[in-house]
Amino acid sequence: MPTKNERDPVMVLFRHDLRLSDNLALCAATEKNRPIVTAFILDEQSEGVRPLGGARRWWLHHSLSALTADLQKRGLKLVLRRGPMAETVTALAEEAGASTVYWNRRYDPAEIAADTDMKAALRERDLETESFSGHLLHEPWRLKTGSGGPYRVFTPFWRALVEAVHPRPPADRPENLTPFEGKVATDTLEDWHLLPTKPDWAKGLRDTWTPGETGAQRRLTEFLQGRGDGYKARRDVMGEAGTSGLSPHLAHGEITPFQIWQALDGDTDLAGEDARTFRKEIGWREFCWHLLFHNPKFATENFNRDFDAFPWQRDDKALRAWQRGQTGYPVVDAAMRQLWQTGWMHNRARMIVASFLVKDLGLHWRQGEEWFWDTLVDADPASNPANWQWVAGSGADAAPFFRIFNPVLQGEKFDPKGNYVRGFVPEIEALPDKHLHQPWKAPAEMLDKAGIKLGDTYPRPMVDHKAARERALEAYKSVKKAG
DNA sequence: TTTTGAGTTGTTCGA
DNA sequence: GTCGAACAACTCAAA
Repeated sequence: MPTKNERDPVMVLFRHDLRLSDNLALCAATEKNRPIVTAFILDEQSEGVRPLGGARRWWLHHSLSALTADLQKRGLKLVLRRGPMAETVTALAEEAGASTVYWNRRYDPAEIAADTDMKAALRERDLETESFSGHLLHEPWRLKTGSGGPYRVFTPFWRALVEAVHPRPPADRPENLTPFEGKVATDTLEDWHLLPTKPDWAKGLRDTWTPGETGAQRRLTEFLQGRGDGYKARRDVMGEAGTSGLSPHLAHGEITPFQIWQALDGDTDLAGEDARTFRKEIGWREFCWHLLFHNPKFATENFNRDFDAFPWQRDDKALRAWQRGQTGYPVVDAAMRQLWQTGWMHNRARMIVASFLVKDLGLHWRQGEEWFWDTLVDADPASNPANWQWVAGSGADAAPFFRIFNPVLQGEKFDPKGNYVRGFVPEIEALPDKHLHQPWKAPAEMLDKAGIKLGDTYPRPMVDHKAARERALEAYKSVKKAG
């Protein structure tokens, strides 16, 4: 049993909280007035933990690099370790002689289990531990319906949350951190090979994003001062920067919902309905985490078990056409290419391509969920499955099955000037607006003039939407009967 | 326990 | 071009 000493270092873990401000674990460590060991643990080995997708690995590399620099300015080193959470942290604590370990809580079921193990292992060795909030406005186990169960419908969930919870004010960035002067081994970021090499597909990501706390704060400020005006309507226009773009920063904990909440209370361009709508989006994130907490297999199993009988198709060629943005439906292709190029997709576009995969192509929502998991910089274990299931109809509070997005109508409605399609599908940019969303209906001479050869320079539609819609409705009927 | 009101984001058809 | 109704009943949450 180690002897505790007043000067034993305090260890602070970083995981999905790559920030210094509103970091309660770091604040608590500072208050101890003892040397601080900061460590990031990459755990892809604890049971059930889902390895990060490629886009998030890219982001993680740069976010860790930013965090390392921020800590360095305050004299602290970030120790990098890789391995199962409990064993890795226990070993590091011992090497550093730490008698206290603090962390901010995680909410993925497998990560909760890993952290529970870690806590037990540390306490067994007589270390002091404490965990803190930060990732979510509310603890998913706390909010219950009148009859004691978890909420399954968003609106009552949100009402209860808004009424019940006054989010705490965010904590300031701690000053005067006492660095740990001892020596412990650390991996280097390069050791982890988080960046793509062969090929390097990250150029579009580099051009689009600034991972790290500074980038997150800048994005929030820009959004609240100018870009956020008219949010409620503008957020649906795919060719405009009408959304906050905060999702990857939130996913990595470079900013907290508490900080966003407080910023919305201040002087911003987001007023009235705009502000309420944006807060609601934060609420959806909370709701998804709440659902995942109560349904640990949300990412792989139908929330509504009736859908276990659904006759999903298997068609790898069709899946690949969807992934590559070669479906022949311009708005779908623009969206899939935006995802591939920038690691992100506009919210409305996500619904359109999801509806297309699940309903027009009849492929399982899990195949879409997996692709998004790998390609999205904001891939989130709660929101990703919840929203895929929502579109598929198997999820909580799901869209009725007869809501099948028409990719042409959606394009005309939410990309009326064609900025979005032209930005990502340049081979048809010369088409006039009227035919941009359905090139196959354009007269031959117009296609000629625009330099388009259907089936050659741009694909013909891979399915006929009307017929596909009928097939989807039939398939859903068969589930209904079975259920 | 029973009842009642309501439920993110849509599309198509026919007047 | 625009508008309202139908789509198909179902489950949840709260009174």
